[in-house]
Amino acid sequence: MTSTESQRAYHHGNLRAELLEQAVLQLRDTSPEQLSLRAVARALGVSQTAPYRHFNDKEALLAAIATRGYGELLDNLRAAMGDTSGSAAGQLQRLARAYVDFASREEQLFKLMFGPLVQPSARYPELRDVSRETLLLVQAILQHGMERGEFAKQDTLYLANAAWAGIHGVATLRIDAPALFRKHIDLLRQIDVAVGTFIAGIRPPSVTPDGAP
Amino acid sequence: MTSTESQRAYHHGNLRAELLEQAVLQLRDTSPEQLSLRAVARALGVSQTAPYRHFNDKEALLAAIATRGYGELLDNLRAAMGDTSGSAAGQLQRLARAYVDFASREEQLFKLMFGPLVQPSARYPELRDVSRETLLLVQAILQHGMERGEFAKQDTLYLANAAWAGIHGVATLRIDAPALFRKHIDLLRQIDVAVGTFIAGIRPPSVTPDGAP
DNA sequence: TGTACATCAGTGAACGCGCGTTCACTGATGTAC
DNA sequence: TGTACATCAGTGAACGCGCGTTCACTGATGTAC
Repeated sequence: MTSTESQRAYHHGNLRAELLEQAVLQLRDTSPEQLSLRAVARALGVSQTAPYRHFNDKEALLAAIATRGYGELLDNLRAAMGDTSGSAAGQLQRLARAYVDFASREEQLFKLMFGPLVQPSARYPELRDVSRETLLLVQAILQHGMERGEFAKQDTLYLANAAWAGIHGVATLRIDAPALFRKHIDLLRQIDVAVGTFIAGIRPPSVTPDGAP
Repeated sequence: MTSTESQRAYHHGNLRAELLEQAVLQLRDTSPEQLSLRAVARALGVSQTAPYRHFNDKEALLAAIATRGYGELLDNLRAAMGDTSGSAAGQLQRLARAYVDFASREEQLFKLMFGPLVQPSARYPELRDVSRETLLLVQAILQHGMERGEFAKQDTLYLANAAWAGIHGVATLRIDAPALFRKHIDLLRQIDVAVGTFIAGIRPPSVTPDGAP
């Protein structure tokens, strides 16, 4: 009994899930700020107060959406990384592509996740946990690369932040400064340049040690 | 006849400038989305329709603010860079610090400048020009470094974008993911690591050429 | 220097809007016996 | 298998809110002669 159509019954049965789905859908052409509870309910053919059976308030709905968004993002990132047998550099490259790709596909959702509307806090522990994992993923790659001798050993946290910032920056600028960043730019190449430069910057001295003190 | 106090006269004389100033002030604790024309007018002790003598609509005011913001940012960046006699690496380092510093001091203004509310477009040519200069500044530094032999010669545009993305990423994450990015992080050190890694990644082979093809 | 008049830069009342949220309600469902 | 009743998940009317913007207006200023 899949419900492709909007329901007719008084008891809808699946409203919570459909509210989330519809909200994500509306985030395609609406910013998180102007996403309206009423509009979501309307689109589902349900009274405007029905959502309040499932969410305390608008913020709670937004938090649920953001949590879901992080889940999706993490799934994408993990799938892109593959298993740990490959090179760390390749993993980072693929993670970056998946990250930017997600941000491009779901601009507004991405903005919600990293925006001020719902801050991952004690109030939404699930959201906090899942958002933290993004950074951990990047850290893991770097750690992995250091253990393999692929990267020089350095402070993982600061390095992971730097890598993440580079990737996040590409994703954000593409959205927020399209006039400057989208014109004449091949996105994939841009990602590769950014990540490639980063990786080149943390290569160990390796076979050709230079004489620096 | 400086006007430290709000005016009393019917003809205010300086309203346009004061509207901008007050708006920027309100952006200290208000997001651009919820910045209200009425509130700005109220704070200036002026009727809520007075702003319409000076701006066509809210968007025009926001565009003017954003333009002003870019002007400030550029001033800061240029001042930080100093003259062109120093090393390009040092210039980039200082530019990054000034950039992140500006974003930290004026979070909401920064968001407005890079947000979707006012896109630098044909509609606001002045805004478009001044926003373009940010990228040009980064490009100039890289170009300078390449000419000095400090950096390996590469595609300046993609490289400048990568550098800019890294810097912009640090600035944005600090604002947007404070729980992950602000805790236990020394911001200055974080900037230095990010920029330092980038610079290390574009160093020319120099005195110790490796045998790569 | 004085006067007539155009223009500029304010005022204040009013409009319509969509929103989040509350409230008392009611129809449908599940459970105990 | 049937009935009584609690609970769950909806409804629809209504609230107050602040907003952007319009309108006809008016007081102040600048200019021509």
